[in-house]
Amino acid sequence: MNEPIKKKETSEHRLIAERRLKLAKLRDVGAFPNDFRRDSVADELQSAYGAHSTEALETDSPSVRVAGRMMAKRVMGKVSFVKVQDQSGQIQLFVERDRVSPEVYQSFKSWDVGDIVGASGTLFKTKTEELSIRVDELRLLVKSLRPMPEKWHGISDQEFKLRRRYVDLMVSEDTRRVFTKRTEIVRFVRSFLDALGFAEVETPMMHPIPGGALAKPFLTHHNALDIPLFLRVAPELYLKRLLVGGLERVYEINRSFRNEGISTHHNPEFTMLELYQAYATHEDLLELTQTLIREAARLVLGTDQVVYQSKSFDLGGAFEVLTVEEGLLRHNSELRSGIRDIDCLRRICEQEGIKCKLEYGAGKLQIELFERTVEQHLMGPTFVTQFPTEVSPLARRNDNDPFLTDRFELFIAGREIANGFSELNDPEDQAERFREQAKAKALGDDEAMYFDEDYIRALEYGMPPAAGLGVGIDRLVMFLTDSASIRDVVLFPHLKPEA
RNA sequence: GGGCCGUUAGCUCAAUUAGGUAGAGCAGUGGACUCUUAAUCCAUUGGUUAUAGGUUCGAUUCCUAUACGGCCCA
Repeated sequence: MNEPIKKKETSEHRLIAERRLKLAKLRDVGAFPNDFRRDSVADELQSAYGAHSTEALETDSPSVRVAGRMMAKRVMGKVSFVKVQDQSGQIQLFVERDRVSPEVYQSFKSWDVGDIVGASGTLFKTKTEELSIRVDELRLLVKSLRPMPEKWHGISDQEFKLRRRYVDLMVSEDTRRVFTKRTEIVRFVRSFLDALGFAEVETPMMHPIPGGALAKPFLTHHNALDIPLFLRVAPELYLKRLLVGGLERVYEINRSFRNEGISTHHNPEFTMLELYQAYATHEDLLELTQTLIREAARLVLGTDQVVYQSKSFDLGGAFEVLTVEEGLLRHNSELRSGIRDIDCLRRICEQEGIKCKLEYGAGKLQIELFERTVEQHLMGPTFVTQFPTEVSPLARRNDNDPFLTDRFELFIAGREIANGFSELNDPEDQAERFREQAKAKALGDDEAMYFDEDYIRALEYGMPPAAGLGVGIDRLVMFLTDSASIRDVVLFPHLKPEA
């Protein structure tokens, strides 16, 4: 109680204090009641009765009970108009002093925008033909102590929206729409995969050995066992253990964690779909990915013509397919002399200002150069295929060309959305690849993988030939909701602590 | 990590080429009003101008540093 109060809090205190006083008076009669029951929500009333004529409603005069937050309050003297908002939408209350009783009306006049109320009455239409409730009973259910944002302009401060998402959701239809769509997209992905016979599973988020992606993990500690644990960077290695166990079609939609920077398309925790299908190849999953994304767009937007950040994208036709080396040649003509030649690659990389470590092989150099010179041009949906083995330690080698793996990534608007490949199920090749990774880690690459002995042991029991796919759900939602930043599609994105 | 921009009342924004005691709308408070739609009308409260320094007779304004956010680049 003796803590120093911040200046912001002090100046705000005046407005809150007024409301606290109002709340104190309410406490005598019960301040936070939970005995009001509603039988209707705003949106359903609007669609059921919005088109009824004034006369039809007059003979019918349906009686309804609603509850929600007061978003507008217009007192005209002995009659008032109130906009009540529930999760579905808004409906207007018409409050007459002599109908609800002068005592209730007097009290109502002291309520604030932002308070949560319950009302019952009969439906009718006002002079301006707006569907409204002629209120018989009006109750204050929750006293709000903090003032709402300005009603016309809303919140413009981006930081405020993110730090107080609950307020953003109250006042911003756009924000609500984005997260409603996110829910629809995730629901669609589940039903799409369920219909194909995939089983949704949950695998550990805390890993004794992090694996499944080239990324820096978060480290935590288990007290009772006194062991370090890593937050997972990907569920991949556990899902493939399930293939070994005989679960032939599995998927997981949940969080992974990467201890890297925060930007408009990186949040330290993010949602990924990963799925694995036995007796399938990367080509099967390329088809599946294309269908999944096209159908998601059709469901959520009602069209396969998507506009993202003022650019048009056609998801209706077959997506473009381009190999890594084709892409490199398209944007680096000097590579013709030696696209797998280390010296040639290194020279061009350095011209591009890429820092090349001594241990980088041709594959790693190719990908560095690809990221720098090609990715930004991949606007329309494009599958990039044939990734170097060096940067794909979990993917199956191409049968004709061991330099390459049977792998693809999907790029839309210059950003990676999905990543899939035929799975490496040769335990000896996998062990060798882990050894390469461990070597890189020893040389200081903190994104390199660990050697996971249990995973090798699992493969030694025999994993069926299979293909796997990962889809960045946040990035997919960004694309389908025309959101510029990942922060716009994550309810509570990570920010630096408040000053 | 580097560059640029922003931070003024609870919220949205002003503050005049070049420094002169910070204003408005909404919200709040008091009053009028029985069909409003950002209701209207009258009156009114509310500020350590992000933080810490510096220059100056005087700083929201100029300079430096810090914090948080945004955009671009790596």
